[in-house]
Amino acid sequence: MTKEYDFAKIEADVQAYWDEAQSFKVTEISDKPKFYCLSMLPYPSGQLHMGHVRNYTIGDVISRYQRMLGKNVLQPMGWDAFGLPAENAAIKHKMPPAKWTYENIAYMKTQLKSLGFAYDWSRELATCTPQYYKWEQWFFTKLVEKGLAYKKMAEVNWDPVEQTVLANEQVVDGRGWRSGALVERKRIPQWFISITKYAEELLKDIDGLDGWPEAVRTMQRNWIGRSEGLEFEFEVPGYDALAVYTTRPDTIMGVTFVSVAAEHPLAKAAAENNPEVAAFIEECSHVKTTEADMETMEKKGIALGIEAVHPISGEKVEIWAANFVLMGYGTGAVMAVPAHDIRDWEFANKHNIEIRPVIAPNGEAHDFTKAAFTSKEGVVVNSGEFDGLNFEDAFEAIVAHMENIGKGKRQVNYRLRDWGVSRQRYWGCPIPIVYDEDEGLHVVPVADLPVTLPEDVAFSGVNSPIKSDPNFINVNVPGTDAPGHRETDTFDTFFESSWYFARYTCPDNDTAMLDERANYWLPVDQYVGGIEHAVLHLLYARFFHKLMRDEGLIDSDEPFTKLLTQGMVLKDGTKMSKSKGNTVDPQSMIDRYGTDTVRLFVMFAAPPEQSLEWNDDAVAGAHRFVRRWWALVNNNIDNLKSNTVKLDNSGWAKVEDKAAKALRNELHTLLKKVEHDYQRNQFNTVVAAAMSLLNALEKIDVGQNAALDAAFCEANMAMLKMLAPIAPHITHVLWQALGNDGDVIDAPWMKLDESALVTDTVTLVVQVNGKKRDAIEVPAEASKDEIEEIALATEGVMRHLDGQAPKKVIVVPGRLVNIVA
RNA sequence: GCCCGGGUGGCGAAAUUGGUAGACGCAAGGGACUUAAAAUCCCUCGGUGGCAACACCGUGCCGGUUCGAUUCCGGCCCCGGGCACCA
Repeated sequence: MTKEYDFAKIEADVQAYWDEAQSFKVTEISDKPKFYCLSMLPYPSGQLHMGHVRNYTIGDVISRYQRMLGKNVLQPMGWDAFGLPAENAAIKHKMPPAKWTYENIAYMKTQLKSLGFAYDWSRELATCTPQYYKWEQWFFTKLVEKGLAYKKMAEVNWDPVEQTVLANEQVVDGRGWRSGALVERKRIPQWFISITKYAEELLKDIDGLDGWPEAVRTMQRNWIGRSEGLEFEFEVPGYDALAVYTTRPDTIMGVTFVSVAAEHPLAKAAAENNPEVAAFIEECSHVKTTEADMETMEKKGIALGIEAVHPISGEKVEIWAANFVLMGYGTGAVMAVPAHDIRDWEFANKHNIEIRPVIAPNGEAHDFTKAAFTSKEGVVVNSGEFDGLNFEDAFEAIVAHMENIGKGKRQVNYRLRDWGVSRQRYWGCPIPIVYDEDEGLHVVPVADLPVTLPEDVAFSGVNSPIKSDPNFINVNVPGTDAPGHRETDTFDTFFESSWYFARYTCPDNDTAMLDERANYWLPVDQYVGGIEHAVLHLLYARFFHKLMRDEGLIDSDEPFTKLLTQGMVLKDGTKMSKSKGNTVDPQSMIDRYGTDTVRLFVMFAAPPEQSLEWNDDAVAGAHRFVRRWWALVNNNIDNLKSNTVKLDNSGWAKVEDKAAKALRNELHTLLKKVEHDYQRNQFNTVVAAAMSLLNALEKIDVGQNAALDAAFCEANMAMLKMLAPIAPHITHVLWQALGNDGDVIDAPWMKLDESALVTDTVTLVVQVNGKKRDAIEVPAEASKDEIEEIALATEGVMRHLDGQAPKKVIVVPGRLVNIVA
């Protein structure tokens, strides 16, 4: 051990040691309980940013802590390597996306290694390799065979100048990113996965995810968007019956018109002999579809000149086409009840349609000329046999009635749409489908997988190279000599990230997607990543997990038992980002202060889920702490190494030395706190506790008495253990320097000595009417009466009681005395 | 509009979930060492009044429950995030 704290050498040496000893390689053969800790894999963009550093440090701290608790810990790392940025970079740097991607992976891997993360690198995977995506392709063919993947027409962004499809990210202000041309909506056939068939289970199982942040669970519930209602039909003389969906069947007798989406078949039918309707439909098709525009869009509509027959009253009501009705939700048509729906009310007012109240408010009377009454707190009126019912009863009665007369049925709807997975981009996993000459589709059999994406391509950024590559496209229809052609679309990159957590358990298997090792490790015990993945990635991964379960590949129902969403890294109050120019390069910080200091600061500055304000001065402060710690051990190295009084927790009971007892009391009080904080992932206060302990240890007069030296030694060892997960390099070196056996990564977590928490005397706060007036030191075993007596005699109490007898005295043992005057 | 989070010193934050508000750190001020600087170490540090002992105020605002409220309840005000013509 050197006098000087040479972090660069220490960290390089320790990392080399871990590499050599394969310290973090794990197998499934173990008598310890397993713990699978996973951080969201990075996109290989070129270099790590502070967000990565924070994310991966949190995961690493949890992993190392769990290992010290005696778990068989798997912590893998890999690369989410397909995606659009590689295509952009390829154009800019004039190199194939594959080359750019692999170079980035190589560099970023050295960065991750320099941060000392305890990864099992033998399980590293990159999603752009055929070894990985082969199984994704195979799994897709299974979904096709089960009818869970299907093809249908869907809209894409079309650049009319470049004659190419654009990803959403390539559309800037409604224009193509390169051409600047106004983007058109175009319908082409695309692949979808039936996530809606799993909507109910995905929703229900959220209830069981009690290791997840409430915010994420709520977002997923909202995204799935379940609603219960009635689907029923209006007869439309001269046309097919018109199906509508409503969540308010109790208001059915208040229907005074029906509205349909502009794309609805009935609107199109009406347009054939009504030029005004045709013009309206045309107008709607040009309206911008961004959410911001939708919000402010004026509610417009036109009467179709067609009437519908109310299924209960038989009354005729007009059918309107309206721009606020969505073809994609429910049936694309709604019953309109202006009295009890805000949009319908506005629309009715504008077009002079009757507003017919059928719910009477429970409270004060409602003025229907001013607004709709949308609350469910009321009773049904003007509705014949249903009058007098409350919401629930009316809902049930009317649904039952409609089912009895055969005109409707109870219906559950979801906001969730099936997952469109086709991308017309190059840098992605090829969809393993071959079309015959009649465009009949055939899945590629497993023997012919993977369908390999050519990597050595000339890439201009306009069209995907494989779309014009005869070597890729031309192939026989599987199992025949008949000519066919390949699907040239690739998968959405969310496809790869939806199952990587499972593949880490058996990345070397080249005969199956997963094997029995998956059931050993899954589900992931702790998942760590950004809140921005709260819905899409985390929902798709949950969905995929259930699909894999139903394919018999794994047993569990959910992939991630606990989820930690780390906060953003801020600088000057806003998110660190290249565009704002306020980034701090992790590498420069590591070079200047060392990895341990960077990790320590990142853990100390804020709790993991909160945003973290970067502060260069505070990093220097963390570094000061590390240096002081190094100096303390260094200055007392001989005493610490030669300390012969090795007492376990039970042996300490006999020690009488006051200073030793005081130090142990402080140490074990801190240990209790540290343990609690590690368990709830509050690492900032773990570091704070370690800083307090260092402050205390620096005041100890070492070498004066054996008992105190032993306590000092105990505290130093405890300090190494409590910070080993956070600052793994310095603790590794100091652990060895103090003559301990083995590595600190495998040192068992320290045992709390409850007896050290007990003191002979306790300090109690003395309050008068809840305000602190004095403090007393009493024997720990003092009775309430004794405490009361001592408290009443204190100067502070006498002064405030002013000779009066107290009305009441509350004694909280070990805490305080409150005297009510 | 609806749904989640949050509002505590000059700043990042603590408070073992109803019991001493501000631990730990940063910044700032003062001092020691030094020819000097850096580094290091020591002291002060929520506000107001006071030489001081001490007193009053103080966890977004207003009210309530309680011996006691940053913590629980009711009503507001801000900030961050998510969703949103979803019938």
